[in-house]
Amino acid sequence: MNKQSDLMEIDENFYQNVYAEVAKIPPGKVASYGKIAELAGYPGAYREVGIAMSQAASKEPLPYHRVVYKNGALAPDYSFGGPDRQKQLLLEEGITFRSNDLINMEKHSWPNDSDYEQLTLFD
DNA sequence: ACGTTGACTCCTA
DNA sequence: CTAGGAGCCAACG
Repeated sequence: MNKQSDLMEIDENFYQNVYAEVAKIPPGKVASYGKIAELAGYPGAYREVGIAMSQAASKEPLPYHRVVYKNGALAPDYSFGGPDRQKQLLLEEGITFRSNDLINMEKHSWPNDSDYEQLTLFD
């Protein structure tokens, strides 16, 4: 089927779903905490996503550096073992930043409208 | 079982 | 555009 298999059996764990969604973020793209929460089936639990990332940092090999604030800001300095570590990783993937260290979200946010393809054929 | 906590987000100044 | 404060929600003690 297509890509709307989210609404079923999300009853695994919140963290598992979050990790699964984070793993889907392609290189050179980023997703916000809120978007991940939404995709994981828990819209509104964006703060938990942040916690899930901090937990994952020490146990799961996920591209959690691709999860950023909705406004394009990066995670706090005390994470990633250094203030510029995350930025460096993203730069190497081709992510472009604006003047104040904010990611150009219009360009790199994921998923994008074209990623979804609409399957709303009510005609 | 209730209160605290936190890699968030939104709204207002 | 930056800064501060309230609101949110699941995990933990």
